[in-house]
Amino acid sequence: MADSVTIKRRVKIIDLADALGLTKGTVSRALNGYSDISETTRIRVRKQAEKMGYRPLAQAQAIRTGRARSIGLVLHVGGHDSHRPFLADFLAGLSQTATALNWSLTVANAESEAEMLATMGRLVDDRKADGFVLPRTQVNDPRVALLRAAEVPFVMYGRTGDDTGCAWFDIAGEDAMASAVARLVGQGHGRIGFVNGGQAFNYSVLREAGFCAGMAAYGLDVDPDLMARDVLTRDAGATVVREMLVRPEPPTAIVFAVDMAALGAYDAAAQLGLTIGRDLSVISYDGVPEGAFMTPPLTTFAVDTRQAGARLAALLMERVRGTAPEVLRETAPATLMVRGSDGPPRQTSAELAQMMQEAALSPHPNTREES
Amino acid sequence: MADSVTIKRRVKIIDLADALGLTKGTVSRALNGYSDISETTRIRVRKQAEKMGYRPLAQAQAIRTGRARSIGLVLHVGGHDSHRPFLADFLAGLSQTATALNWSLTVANAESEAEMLATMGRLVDDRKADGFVLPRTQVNDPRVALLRAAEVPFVMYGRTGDDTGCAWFDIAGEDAMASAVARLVGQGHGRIGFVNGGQAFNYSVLREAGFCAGMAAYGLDVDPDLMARDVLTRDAGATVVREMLVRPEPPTAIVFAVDMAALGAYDAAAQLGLTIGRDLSVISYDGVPEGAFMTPPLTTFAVDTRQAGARLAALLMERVRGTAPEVLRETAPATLMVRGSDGPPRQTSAELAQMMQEAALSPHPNTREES
DNA sequence: AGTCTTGCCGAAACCGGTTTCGGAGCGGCA
DNA sequence: TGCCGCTCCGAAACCGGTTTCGGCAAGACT
Repeated sequence: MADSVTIKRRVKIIDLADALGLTKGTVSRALNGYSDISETTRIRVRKQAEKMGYRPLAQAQAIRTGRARSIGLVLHVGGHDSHRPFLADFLAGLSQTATALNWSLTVANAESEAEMLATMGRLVDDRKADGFVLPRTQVNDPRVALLRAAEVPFVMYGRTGDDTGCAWFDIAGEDAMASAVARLVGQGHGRIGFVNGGQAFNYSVLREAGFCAGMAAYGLDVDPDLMARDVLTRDAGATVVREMLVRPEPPTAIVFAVDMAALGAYDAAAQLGLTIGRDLSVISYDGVPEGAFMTPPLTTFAVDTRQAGARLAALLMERVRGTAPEVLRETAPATLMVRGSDGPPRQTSAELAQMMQEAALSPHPNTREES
Repeated sequence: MADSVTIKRRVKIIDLADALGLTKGTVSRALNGYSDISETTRIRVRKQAEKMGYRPLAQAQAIRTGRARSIGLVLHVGGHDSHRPFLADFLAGLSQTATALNWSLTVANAESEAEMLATMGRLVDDRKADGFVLPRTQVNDPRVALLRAAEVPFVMYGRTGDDTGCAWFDIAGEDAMASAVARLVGQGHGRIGFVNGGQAFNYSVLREAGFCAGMAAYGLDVDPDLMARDVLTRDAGATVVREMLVRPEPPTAIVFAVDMAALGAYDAAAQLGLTIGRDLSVISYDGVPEGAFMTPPLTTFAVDTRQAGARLAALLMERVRGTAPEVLRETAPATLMVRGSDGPPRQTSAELAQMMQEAALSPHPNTREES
């Protein structure tokens, strides 16, 4: 009773074998699905293992099998940090399903891309990772090339340019963008802008395609003047929106590929004396927590990052087990958080242009001070 | 050349032994500092190991020694999430120094406190972690009790109520709070409020003590009316600041223990028609990125989270190696980011009270709409 | 009835290290 | 010269599993 904590000794395979009157070799084969074990024995072994709470020591297995039952994740901290707020959820998802199957999650970091590849190499050399989850997939991802060449299993969070031999999980951002357009059109918008994220990342390609598809579905053509790219920060978003709004035919609505950029729309609107959700509708994507605190709160497509982590872990384990990458591909939809930043346009694009012109003559007092 | 990637076979201890004309047992003892190896041989072995790039396979060592050269981190995602923005940096710090010494970082997650303890138990049972880094130290931390009882090495990020047998790294938040007071007094403030974070966490105790010490150093007494606790969100911060400002003797400056709460001060100030940095000075603590984007930008004590992770990893490895916890205790200072949210008071507390009273009769139009 | 499969399991080698044990070689001492 | 003790290393067991190999018994086939 009192010392129940210290006494709990690990039950090892030999204990199991003794209890069953078998040899450890037989028990091992029974547990690992070898065909030279009778079904009767296999079941008997399984039950006893369950009963005695036997969990094979991953380390010991690893030295013979080469597989450590561990999923690897290498973070790139030096670079863009847009996914940081979701990291905890992502890790939780990964680790949760990994743990459930008695796998573990090993994380490392790298400053540069070259270092990342080296780090991944070391992890698999040292058998600390059987495969990798690759977040933030790029259009042309060097990690993919390396891992493919080295025949190390991996699963991408996001699709990439050349999918061959790749397993992935992704959120259907393109669908989200298309339905954002549909929603805006339904509200009566006709001039709709699009602010995209980093073009190096594959999600941008998809979201832009989705936006264009959505526009095409309603016979609207996309005006290059109302299209921006590589906008990743709040400040950059503000700048780009300001530029769009002072054009001859300003948009009454803007779709953003990235929430952080969408936050900038609030700054630009305030500066120009416009009200978000009335004068300018905004629909965005990501579901960052800050969006809910804006006035009005940001309408955005939220991503279940934890779920993504969970699925990625499951897919990677399958991949390591040998399942073909082609069947390990999934997408999940983003869910629209209907909030206050979109609605029927208070005025047409022409009226908005008129308003902007008048304001240009007598600037609105609420101008944000630049340092 | 072309196949240099695939050819790189791990050099194992037997390769080393063969090259040296020794047995693997001898080589192992030489490398691990056994006393029955001549100094000559030891050096010869070390050099050859270096030359051949020998790295022992942690897994193989673990099955005999019981130590896997892995540091464990269990995240509690269900609970408060104030440390999320820093998670990436924290992980980077941990993993970086771990990697440098050929250790690895294993992370897991838990929904509840009970599950966390169970998870840690499993990790050490399965030899996937030799010890743990404990973030978000509580005043009375159940993890400490468990790990102490189970004799599992651990290092806390933050101090705790009962330090005996504990190793820790911490930021000297108490010093930061004290010097915040000193700075404000130097600017001419006399009525200074304090908004603290979660009382369950030990940092709150320390920061409050630091604030009080700072006040005492200038002969100022702390008014319970200007003191709030358990304020962790922006909304809660706004509420609490509003309450303080409508008191008969409102503060001209407020020190915050947590940035997220300090952001609420901006909302409250806007609502009451006050200007942060002029009517109300604010100094806070954490260094969250959002602070830099406020108007005026938030003056705050920034924490080098990455450095914290790095030191914690180093301390834990020492601890696992057997070093006494008493000598594994470090603090580092937070660094003040001087920005725009503090300065000499535009008016006295009495004048401010007067202003509030007048405003109460004719509310400022800039009132934030509540949903 | 004799041989050939086939199913099923035990025995032993193996993975890459660590640790224990024993003994060879050498100098010191009586 | 003989014994003792010390230094230093080889041999072998060990850690907790997996995998190969070989053989026994029962049923299938001529």
